[in-house]
Amino acid sequence: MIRDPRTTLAAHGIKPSVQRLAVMSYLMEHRTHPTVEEIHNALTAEIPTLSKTTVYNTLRLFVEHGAAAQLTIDERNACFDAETAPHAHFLCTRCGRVYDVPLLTPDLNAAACLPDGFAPEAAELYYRGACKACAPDQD
Amino acid sequence: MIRDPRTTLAAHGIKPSVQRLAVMSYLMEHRTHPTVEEIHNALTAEIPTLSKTTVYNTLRLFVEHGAAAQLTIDERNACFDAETAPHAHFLCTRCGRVYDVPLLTPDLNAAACLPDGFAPEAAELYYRGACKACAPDQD
DNA sequence: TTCAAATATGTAATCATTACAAATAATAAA
DNA sequence: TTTATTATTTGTAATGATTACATATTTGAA
Repeated sequence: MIRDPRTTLAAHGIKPSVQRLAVMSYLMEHRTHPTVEEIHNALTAEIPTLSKTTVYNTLRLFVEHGAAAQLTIDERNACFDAETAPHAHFLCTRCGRVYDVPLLTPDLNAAACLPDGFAPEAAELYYRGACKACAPDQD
Repeated sequence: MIRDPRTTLAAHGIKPSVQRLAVMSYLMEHRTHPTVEEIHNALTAEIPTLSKTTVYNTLRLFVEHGAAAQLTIDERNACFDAETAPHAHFLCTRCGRVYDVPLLTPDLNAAACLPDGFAPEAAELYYRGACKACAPDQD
């Protein structure tokens, strides 16, 4: 299991740079599925000149190389995940947080009856609702 | 099984209007998961004064009342589906079409291990890849 | 008819994302 | 080292979907 940002970039054929390492580090240390805005805000402390365009470009590069996944669960902003092993996501429509959810069957391609000739390259399972912190107490 | 737009609106507690009936009719007759733009373009033929804002408002109303589902599979535009029974979707990243895909197990809540206290209200399963028309021929 | 509420319209804002050109940094050759 | 070349980053300006909001129109009841 690869753990450090530099090795992760190398494993996906991405040349390192200060900015790329910072974005990958942030993604690996904050499993909160951050948006571009959140990543940019957080990293300007350590890289004051970091531009938002660079964050966009860097994340696009990561996604193209399979080093990160882009989630469309939040209709307003794209959010990003450095964990590329299969898992589902839960968006709390109250607080806006996105949670990881383990899949019972990791192969999502087996969950539906894909027509002949269709070649899926990625699959995402999204839930929306109230998280534990926001749900009305049931007990 | 409800088939006509007027009954569908009524079943979801939505008062009918010329515009609402037109949008619902369009959604029911065109299972292509159209965007706001596509719906508006198509309906201006029959309702020349139809404003795009009305299409937005109407679709929001439908979604809030459960009469339609909003898909976030396409990161650029929201698209809409009048079929609210459980099924998955496939976005062809080549041609942009969104296809319906039958689920093998209709209950998507059983596909993942949702943490205790989490209350899902909706679930979506999305595939991305090449559709049959766009996939490189395998034979 | 008249009035009040609901619905629709059009324009102007908002805001995430992308395009693009200039600046900077990294790399390799001399 | 210098120099030249390429890759990367930056900032600003466009783009385009969506929303806000004020006005107009329609609907339905009295």
